Amino acid sequence: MRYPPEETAAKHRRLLDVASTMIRERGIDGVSVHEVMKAAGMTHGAFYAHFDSKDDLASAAIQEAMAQSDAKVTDALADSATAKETFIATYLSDAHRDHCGQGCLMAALVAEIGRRERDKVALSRHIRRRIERIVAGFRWGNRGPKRDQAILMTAAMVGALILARSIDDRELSDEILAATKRQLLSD
Amino acid sequence: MRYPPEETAAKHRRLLDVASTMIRERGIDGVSVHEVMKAAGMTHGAFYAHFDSKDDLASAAIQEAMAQSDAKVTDALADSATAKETFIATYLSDAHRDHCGQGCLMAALVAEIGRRERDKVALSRHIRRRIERIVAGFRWGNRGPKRDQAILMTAAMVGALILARSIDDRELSDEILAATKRQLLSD
DNA sequence: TGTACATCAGTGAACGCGCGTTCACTGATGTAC
DNA sequence: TGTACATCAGTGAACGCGCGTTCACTGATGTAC
Repeated sequence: MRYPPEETAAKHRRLLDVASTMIRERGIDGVSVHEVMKAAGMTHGAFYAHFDSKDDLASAAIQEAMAQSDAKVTDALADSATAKETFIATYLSDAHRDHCGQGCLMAALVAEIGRRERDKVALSRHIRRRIERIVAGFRWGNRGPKRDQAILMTAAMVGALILARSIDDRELSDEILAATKRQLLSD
Repeated sequence: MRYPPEETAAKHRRLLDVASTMIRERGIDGVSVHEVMKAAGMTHGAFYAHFDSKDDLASAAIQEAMAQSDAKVTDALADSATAKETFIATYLSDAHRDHCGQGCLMAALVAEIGRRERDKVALSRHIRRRIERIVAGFRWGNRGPKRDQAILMTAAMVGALILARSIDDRELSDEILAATKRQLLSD
């Protein structure tokens, strides 16, 4: 059956959105085409009217998640006075730990993307750009080069979030987030 | 055909060793039973004489990798004078980035283990123990509580290594390792 | 404006492949007597 | 010490399931005249 173009476009966007969430939650291999279509309220056969392959969907969903992350950085940089504090606190919040489907792409999928030749380049660009924007947009102390500080901050945030997420011990998980926050903000 | 017990035990150890390497390199889902057996020089049918299931092998291989990591921490703590410096430099070295099959379990598999109910508890214990040993074994500056410093250091090391590994840009990858090293050592 | 036809997103059955797992079989090792 | 039998790691064919993908079909929308 044929559908109005807006409806088709809306379904396409919905698929991307659902996929980028599910993939961040369970990994690319952990999500089947069937599940994505079901979550979007369609049957699996229609999938190939929207994407060439599952691999295609994965790449598109990754792009989507990168764009979301970029937008969050833009928001954070807008209010330059409290920018860094808010950015760090939001990133290392309980909410971000507990809802990785909506969260940072790097924290959710670095390892898996690192094994995908197809998306490695885009990920590198994403990370480089993110570091550059953070260096330029935040205020830094005098503990070494700004860029070094920005890299440490990024590495620590990603590492702390990943560790906090994979731990089955609420207390330690909370402590990792809190301690990293305290250290990164103590300049 | 029946084999001498030592031979069987040696093959079992070899399977564990091969699996723990391959799994760290490609993820649990990224390695098939057939591939593990082939890499160990056997055919896939013999697998079930050694392990109950692929899941069992994965858990055993994870335990194995944790034991290796623990041993490395023990080595690092032995020479208390230069302990922290050497530990950080080794962890954030080119060699560790380029050979994740022999390297840190957390950096290679946190995300995937975090989704395995079966191994989450062991991973939590591993991380807690690691932090405690680092707090007690290394010298710390006066930038906040020792434990906070140890957690930041762990998060930054894991995060930096994971980022450096998944980046398709040697220069940026090197810089992430180097900058994190500089920052962690500048007390 | 009305009619005839092409288009194409969506459905659900079906296909093929890879993977985890099972199984009948082999034959050297270990054990019972 | 020698013989007969049980054991069990290993082989490779086979099974079953899930997954990515294809396909014949549907029917409302868009287009040509």
